[in-house]
Amino acid sequence: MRLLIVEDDPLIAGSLTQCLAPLGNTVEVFHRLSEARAALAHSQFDLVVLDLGLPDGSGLALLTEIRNRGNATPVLILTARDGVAERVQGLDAGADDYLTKPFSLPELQARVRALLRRSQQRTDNRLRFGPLCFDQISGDVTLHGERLDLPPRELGLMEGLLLHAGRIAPREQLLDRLFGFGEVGPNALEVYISRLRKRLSGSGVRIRTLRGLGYRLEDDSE
Amino acid sequence: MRLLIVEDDPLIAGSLTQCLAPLGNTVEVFHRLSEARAALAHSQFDLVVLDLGLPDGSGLALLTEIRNRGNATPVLILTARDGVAERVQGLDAGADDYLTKPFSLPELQARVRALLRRSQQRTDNRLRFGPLCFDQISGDVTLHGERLDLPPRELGLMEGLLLHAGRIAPREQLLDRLFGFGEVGPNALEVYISRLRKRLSGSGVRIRTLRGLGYRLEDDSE
DNA sequence: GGTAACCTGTCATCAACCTGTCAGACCTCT
DNA sequence: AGAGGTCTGACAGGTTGATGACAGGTTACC
Repeated sequence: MRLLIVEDDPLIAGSLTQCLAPLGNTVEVFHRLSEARAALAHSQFDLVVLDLGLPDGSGLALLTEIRNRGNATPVLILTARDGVAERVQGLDAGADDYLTKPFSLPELQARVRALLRRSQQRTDNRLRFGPLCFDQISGDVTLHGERLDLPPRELGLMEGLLLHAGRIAPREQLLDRLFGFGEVGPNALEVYISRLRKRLSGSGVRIRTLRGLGYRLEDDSE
Repeated sequence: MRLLIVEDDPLIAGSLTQCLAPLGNTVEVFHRLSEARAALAHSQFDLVVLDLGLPDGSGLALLTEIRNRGNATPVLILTARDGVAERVQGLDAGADDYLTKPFSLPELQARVRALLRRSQQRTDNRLRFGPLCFDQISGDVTLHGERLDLPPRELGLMEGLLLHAGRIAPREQLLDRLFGFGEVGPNALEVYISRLRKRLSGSGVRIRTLRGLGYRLEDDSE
């Protein structure tokens, strides 16, 4: 397995490496967010151990970024502060597990093993974007943890958008997905976009129109 | 629960059915490998009881087949010969448990229950949702501690809903569970949903319709 | 063996919801 | 300002689901 550790304290980084390498893993350590970002953009890891408090920003931002790109690599968060809010925030952002410092190395090992095992068995069936989560097996869509009961067409559209989360979902592709070769009026897609927007309003996520191209899921702030 | 029994001896098949059906299970019996193969390809079961010595081949072949397809349905093997080699071979092929003939019916029941429980990652034999509780051993359903005497079909439906408590119980799956391959009118399921709703009215639990998808148990407040 | 109670599945009718169209308002780029 | 593209509320039709009533069958208990 190939592990990425993002941790600025050299002492902690060292013991993490010594603790995780013996399990047959290849471990790469980065001390800054920017380095880790570059690494994650260029290559594939089986697991990321991510410290939240880094010199050049919060690990949460990086986590959100990679999840919005559709990257489902398991992420274990390390945080110095113990607090429910912090942990909820991390898990909501797409972390798979967390550990507060100080932690015992055997416990870290156990959690890493569990995450690797889990991620290998079930290729993550969930599509996420910000507070949105779509379970491709059950067909459930949740927004901030609350279920959205979407009728079939809206569900199909939501999936189409999430498959391109953070990138453009081309108009043609969405039309194909929703209506196949069925003859349908020229603005049926817009109607369903409108319906989804209504459901998402005030949620922190919105659907941006890219004129002539398609649609894109975005953070409300962008 | 929906069980598949593959057993060529009609006598044994009969007692298996009588022993496993009473708890609200739907039991389908096939006497030949080819029939069972077709059934497994076409639909979903919660457990398979598989005799190894069948007229048109060994059950081991079927077991290997379905495991190679990634089907993880629990399988309990029945074998007339008692031998370590046989049993190892079966377990290696992906069986979850085995029993050598002759066997006691209560033991079979217990093993079946254990397998079903394990496959659903539960630790006891009860399914719960809010004030609802279903005891899979006795077949009792209680609501706020009071016993509900449900007729078999309603019991089967209740179990089907409870197995997915809080999540969608897909329509197709409920139909399979209740009626198996039996021909039944197109709205029989709705009739039983309606009957259960009547019993649950005012209890704090309700059955929600997910149009085109299935049904879901919910708190009344949702 | 007979009877009553009950379970089961079908049907007809009614209600709820999803779907796609349209029209007019709105936006954005030229 | 104009044109093409987009948005959205309203609406009608169709599909799916809900429910009460009923008939046939089964079970249990005299």
